[in-house]
Amino acid sequence: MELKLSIRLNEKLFLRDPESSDLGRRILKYGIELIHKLGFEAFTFKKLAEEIHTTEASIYRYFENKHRLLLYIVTWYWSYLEYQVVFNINNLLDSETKIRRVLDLLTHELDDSLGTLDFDKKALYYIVINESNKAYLSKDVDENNSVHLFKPYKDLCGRIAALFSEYNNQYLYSRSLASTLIEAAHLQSFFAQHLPRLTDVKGKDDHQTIHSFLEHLVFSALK
Amino acid sequence: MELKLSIRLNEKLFLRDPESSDLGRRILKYGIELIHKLGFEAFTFKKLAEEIHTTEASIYRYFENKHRLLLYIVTWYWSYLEYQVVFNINNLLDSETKIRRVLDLLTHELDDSLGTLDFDKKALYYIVINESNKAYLSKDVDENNSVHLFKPYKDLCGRIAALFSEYNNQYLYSRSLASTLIEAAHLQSFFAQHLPRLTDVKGKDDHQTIHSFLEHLVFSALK
DNA sequence: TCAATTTGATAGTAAAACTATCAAAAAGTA
DNA sequence: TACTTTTTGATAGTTTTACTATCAAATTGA
Repeated sequence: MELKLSIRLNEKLFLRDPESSDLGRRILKYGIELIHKLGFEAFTFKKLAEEIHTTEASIYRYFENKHRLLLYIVTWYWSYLEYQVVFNINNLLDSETKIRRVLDLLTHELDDSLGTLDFDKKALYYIVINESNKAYLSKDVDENNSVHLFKPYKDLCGRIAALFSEYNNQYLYSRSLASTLIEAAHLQSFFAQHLPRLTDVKGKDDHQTIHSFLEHLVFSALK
Repeated sequence: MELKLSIRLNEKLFLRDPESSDLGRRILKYGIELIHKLGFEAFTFKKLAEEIHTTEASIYRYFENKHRLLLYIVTWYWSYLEYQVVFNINNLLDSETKIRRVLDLLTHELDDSLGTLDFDKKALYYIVINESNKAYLSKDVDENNSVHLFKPYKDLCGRIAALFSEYNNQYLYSRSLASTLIEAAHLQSFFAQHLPRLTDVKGKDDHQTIHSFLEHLVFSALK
């Protein structure tokens, strides 16, 4: 079985749908690689244009600016992750098992067993860890929010929060716990790699410790 | 009793010590206000220069670039917060009480009862919440780290982690819990203000709910 | 009061972040 | 196939950002 998964994102994210053309898809694919390589601050449309043998102007036809491209990429990630959550907990009966499954998903890079992802998963995971906060920590968060650009993130968070409430419907902070969990999963990985004194995780690939830490945190809080 | 508190920061943070001159202090004071007002991305040295009736070139004599200025500001905050932690838990005997005291400090804007702060505390708190992540989420994190620019953050985190270990020396994730806690305190406040579906906190001034959430989280994990 | 340091004023450069125009190429349609 | 629309490439241009350099004036400091 070979599936090509396509996620339809909010049209406000782009000027022209990047999934609709070859150039658009190259912008996404090599945009991910180049942001990974240079970091978001040093990344420019001009450099990307050179990389994919097109022009700056052509890229601007797809995305208003590089911040929108970043938002597109992380939004795609959130949407895909929500899909993975739904798929992975489907048919599971026990709340605890479901939560553990979600923790697996949060602490590992994307699995594409469900379809073909034609871009670098490691690079995407790097972007989520290193740059995703910048997608909402900006002055235009309210404006972006008003046109629903963060809906996928909220949906993901809402779904995880719902699992917490299912596990313990007395717990008062399901949403806060869900968002804290998502962010902590990424941040602990970043700290392990760059600022090790801020964490007990032992290296960037120590998914196990992150998982154990978060698992203990969540189930302690919910019990 | 009137004290003027001065915190000596790593010299690599600046080209010329901003605490050593009137112009330097104005750069800090109005820099904080302007970053608060415009957001870090839209903030420039040119705009700051106009604001304080000096020139761009003069500001560049103090700070290599605006990123360094941001790093200076948040580093100052971390240092001051660590000082507040030490001061506030001094003479307390009970670990649990100490931890609660730290939670108070983390969820409220700075208290200057111990000295005079000649800048806008609310603006500084805004910067910490909205921009502080950008101080380390950058490509030069390793380079900055190698010259100890994040030491104050690590020290703060280490001190909080030590309290956790003191409370329960069997707990395996004191450092991770400490960094998660610091970040969550800020992020929950941001979400309450801008993306309310991501939190159970009810508004930007709902320090009480953030406190309760974190308190429950920490003591559940440590018990 | 002389010397050293700091600041202001001005000017300039390179790159980033766009926008505009028009012809060539490609795609869609009849 | 031929024609029409859409997309892309090539080029050029503007404004802003992020700096650096120079030199005289002002301030400070011994």
